[in-house]
Amino acid sequence: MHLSNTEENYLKAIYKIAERKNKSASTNTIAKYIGTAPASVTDMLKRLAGKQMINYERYKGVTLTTIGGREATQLIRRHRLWEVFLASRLRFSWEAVHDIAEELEHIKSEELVNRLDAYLDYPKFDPHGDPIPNAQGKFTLRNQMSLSAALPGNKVVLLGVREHETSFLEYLNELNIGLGTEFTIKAFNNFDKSMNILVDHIKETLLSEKVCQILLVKKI
Amino acid sequence: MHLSNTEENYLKAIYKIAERKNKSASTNTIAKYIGTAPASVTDMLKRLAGKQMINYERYKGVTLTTIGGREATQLIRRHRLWEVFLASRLRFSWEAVHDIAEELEHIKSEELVNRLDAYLDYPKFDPHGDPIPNAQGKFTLRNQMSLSAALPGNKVVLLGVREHETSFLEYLNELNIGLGTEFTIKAFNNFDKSMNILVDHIKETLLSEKVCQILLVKKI
DNA sequence: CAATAAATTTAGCCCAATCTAAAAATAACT
DNA sequence: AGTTATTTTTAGATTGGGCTAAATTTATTG
Repeated sequence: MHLSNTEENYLKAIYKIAERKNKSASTNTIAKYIGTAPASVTDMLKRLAGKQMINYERYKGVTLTTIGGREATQLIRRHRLWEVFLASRLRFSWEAVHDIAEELEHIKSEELVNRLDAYLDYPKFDPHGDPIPNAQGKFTLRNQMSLSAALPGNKVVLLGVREHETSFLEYLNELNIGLGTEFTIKAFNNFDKSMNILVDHIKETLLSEKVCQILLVKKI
Repeated sequence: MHLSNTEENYLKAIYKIAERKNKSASTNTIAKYIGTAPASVTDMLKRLAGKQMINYERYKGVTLTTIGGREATQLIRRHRLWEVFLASRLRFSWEAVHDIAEELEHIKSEELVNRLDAYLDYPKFDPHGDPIPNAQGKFTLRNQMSLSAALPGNKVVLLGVREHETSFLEYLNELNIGLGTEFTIKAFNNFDKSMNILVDHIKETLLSEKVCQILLVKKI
């Protein structure tokens, strides 16, 4: 089944919305995510339903069908593999890879993505710590938690970030925080839920509640 | 100036047509090259003229402007660099790289193409032996001639092919002919302009006039 | 050089993907 | 439960890129 770039982007959006909001994606949510008018979304949903990619019923929100879900997963696979290529081979920084990968992910060649995967040595995580589905669509799971769930005294290592916004990643760069960085939690401030942490056993830093929720860590 | 993928393809077509037929490209020639109806070409030419990419006058054929030529050259640069990546890094065969590079060439990022160029070690020729323009749009020239211009007794090495058709490249594969292959011309057959050649000092082969014209060689 | 052929453009239509404005269905509140 | 607010869909228009058929311009040739 041939899908246009736009159709692929809608499937990815529905996948990601359903992933966090769990289960069904509404017209308005999709419109906000994609950045189009709700009316445009309705049109597209009808088209995608016609292609058996989603289950659509007027006014009810949508879910991905089995094949729609597979398409979305493959798109995420392509996106994240290209991100690894850009970061590890072309030395792009983690805040630069997303936008370019948005274009690269639409290149239509099964062979290409599988050869790229082999060339990169079958990476399991992308430069933001997000898991890369394998050719069968299976994600690698691992133990991780939000930094906000850590307690004073804990030592943790950064595994991933839930936010890919350029300005946010640049902010982390300034704090010398990247994947693999180790933290020691010094104190938790109850009034605003911020945390005092020691970055790489050197620099003391204050992280807001919002930032703590975005950072994904593992105890060490 | 933003150009759509389609607009870029028209500029490349005009560039390539003008390159061989020298100077001006006609509506019909472009239509045949792109594979669309002449009426569609006329529409597009008006659009490209509006963007200052071509010099267009009704019924007169078109030429690229300075900026149009630069766009076309950059597109060729991107195409050929991706071909090198696909062949040298992902081990795609020379007949497979063209179609995938047709998609990759439209990824819009100056930074990407320049980093790719550096990563590949600034290659000067693509897997078919075509020259790759540098960031300034300059092509590397080299002494080469059509195999049909070689004379009996000459020893030559294959530098490039003028035809990228998959079936043609597969035909060369069967004959064990690739870039770098050495030939000795044994005989020239005047009645049909075919040639008897010795491939890699081992296998005697007959090449038709058409094939000889496509192969680009250098005396050794 | 007039008639015919070939190339090119115009006119009018279609589809994908978007929009705004208005209508209809669902949800929320007093 | 009835009214209001929100969400979603319909209706109608637009733009890019394409089509066919007809008209027009340029080229060819007897």
